[in-house]
Amino acid sequence: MQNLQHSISIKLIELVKREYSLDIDYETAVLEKPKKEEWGDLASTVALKISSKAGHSPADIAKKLCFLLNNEEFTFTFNDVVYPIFEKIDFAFPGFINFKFSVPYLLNYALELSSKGLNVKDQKRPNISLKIALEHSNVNPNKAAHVGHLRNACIGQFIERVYEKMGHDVNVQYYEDDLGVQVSTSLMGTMELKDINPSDYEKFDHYAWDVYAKMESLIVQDENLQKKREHLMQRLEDSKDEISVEQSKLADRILKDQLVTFGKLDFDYDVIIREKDIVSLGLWNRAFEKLKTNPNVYLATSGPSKGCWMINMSGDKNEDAGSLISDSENQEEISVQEPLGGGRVIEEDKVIVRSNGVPTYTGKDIAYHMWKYGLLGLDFYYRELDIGTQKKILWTTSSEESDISKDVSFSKNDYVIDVIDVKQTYAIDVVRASLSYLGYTSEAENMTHVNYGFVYLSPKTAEKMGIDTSDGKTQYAMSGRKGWGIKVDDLIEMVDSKLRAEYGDFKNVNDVRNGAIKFEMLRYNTFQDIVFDLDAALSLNGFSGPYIQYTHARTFSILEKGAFQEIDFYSLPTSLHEREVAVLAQLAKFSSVVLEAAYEFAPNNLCNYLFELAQKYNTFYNELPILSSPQEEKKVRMAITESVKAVITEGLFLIGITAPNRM
RNA sequence: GCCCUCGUAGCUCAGUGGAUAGAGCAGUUCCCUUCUAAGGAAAAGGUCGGGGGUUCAACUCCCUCCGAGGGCGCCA
Repeated sequence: MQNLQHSISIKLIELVKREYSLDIDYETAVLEKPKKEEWGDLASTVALKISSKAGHSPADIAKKLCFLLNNEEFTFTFNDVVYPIFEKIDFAFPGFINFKFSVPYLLNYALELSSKGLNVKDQKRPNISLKIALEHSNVNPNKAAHVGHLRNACIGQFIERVYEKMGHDVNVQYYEDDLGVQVSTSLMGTMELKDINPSDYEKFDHYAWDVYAKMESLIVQDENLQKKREHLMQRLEDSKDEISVEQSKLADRILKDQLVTFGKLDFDYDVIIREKDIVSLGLWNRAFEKLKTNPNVYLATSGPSKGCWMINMSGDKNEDAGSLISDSENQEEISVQEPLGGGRVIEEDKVIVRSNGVPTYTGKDIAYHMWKYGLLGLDFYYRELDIGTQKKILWTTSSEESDISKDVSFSKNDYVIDVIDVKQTYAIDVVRASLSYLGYTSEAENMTHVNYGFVYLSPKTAEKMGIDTSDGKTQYAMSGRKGWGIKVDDLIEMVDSKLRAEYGDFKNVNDVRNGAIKFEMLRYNTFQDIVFDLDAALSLNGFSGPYIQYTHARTFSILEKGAFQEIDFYSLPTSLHEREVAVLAQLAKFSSVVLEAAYEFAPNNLCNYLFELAQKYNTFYNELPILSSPQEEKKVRMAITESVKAVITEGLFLIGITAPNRM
């Protein structure tokens, strides 16, 4: 499919050059999908684009190019017989060139999809298998996952699966932020709040959810508690400190429960990266040594950030960026410099080390990213973490030398993808800027921030969660600190009970529930904020996962009743019913949709595609008999059914959803 | 103050310079003695926030105004 489109574009460039002596770029000749299927399967607007330069009307050019294209041999071979690829290539006013696939081509394509599966190659990096570090989920180990985290995980899993499909080696990293303010608050809460008890909760992470919100509300209004927390936070940095050991146990317990939740929804991870290990194994120090000597990193000697190590983010980049000054005896002199440009507004710059000497999250994130690319010359120790929640082997970083594993490493990646919400764009930019300051420009470029939009609650849903909605806002932000949000476990519970209420207790309820939840998370434009409404999320009809799953179950049921038979291409009817053609044409788009969704990090494109496919199949199904139709028609209809089943199964898999045979 | 995103049918959203702007939900009317009705069909629903501009062609690009949300923490 991709190769075909490519060769047509090349041919168009050639013809335009020959007929009109014009050199056009590839972009001008690239084919698009016509808006309406009756116009064709592919279209070119090249005539419209070149008409003024060529000095002819678009219609004349289109007519001429059509004539020439019709004289070209666009064919494929099946069982040693040559067939035309196109049924027709014609022009349409004001100057479109429309290509319509032939029946044999469409059927052959559909048959290949069901027999061989989807075949997509990464055309941007042909024949290269990249090692990709994909960071997603990253729930802080101090609370249960909520629907915001869920959107993150769903997008992450799509990227994992689609990039694996394109032939890359993706390792999924779950970053555990087990240092800093949030976990300190939670640790204090478990020690001080005697009225909240784990035994009152089904899951420990739910207990932690309440503890965190309660403790935060107390700290906000009490300076002594704030000081206490800061002291605690400093002690956590030393992994040998008994309080730090205690905190690690707490984080482990919460992490385990989070993984149980994600396990229910079939999310898999390769490694848990613990922030604490970044510090205790010296990764942070190694990174800081490099940063300190860089002209864009400085110790603030005045202003509100006095005593902090800052990184230049004001746009006024220092020219010496990239020169690595190592082992310099003058290190102190170089590093303790005045902010660049004298009167620059240093408030725009980013603190990477607090005045008390504790690095910020962003600081450690720089070290983490340098490690991802193998730029620190250091690696973690790893040990297996088997808690029975996933299919892949799960590793966790470790500081214990006894956990050294020679066989496994998640460092030295070629490419880095971070699924992190849009609000953290600035922090990610700091990491990227740091890499380029240090001279790692290609690493900075190979780092992609998939910045998905925030998940808000609709007023109705917010009210249900006990949030005060008297201010009449159109959306309400979830907040761990305030304890506002819909926990993933609770959402699962709600969808399960709705399914059971409507359809009884059936075998594949987990598949359908996951389909409903994941599809809901992925059906919107990734970069846009979504306003989550419980009633809409619980919908099992229309543009939803279960609708597509249901269509799949329907194909299974038909295939079960009538055996699939070889199609004799010689005896194919010259034209098929329009409902059959509509399904076949939709099937033919599969690989290009998948590729586009992958490059744009846009799983919603795939959601739309699968929904349309299911719609077209259902229309076909309702209008035409399959099992009771005459022999030759039956063969074609069974082949279509077989192919739809294969494409739905594979397409749903890419968005993390299973396709049960019965519903 | 500086920067970013959004505004399309009653609601939730597609539509990445091209042809008559499309779905789902809600509401109306039909279709199960026939392959899974979690389905299908039909009708209805629009000043693409307002105003300028660029272009053969603008929902799409640029400017401006109005409205909504977000970022610029020694939070992450």
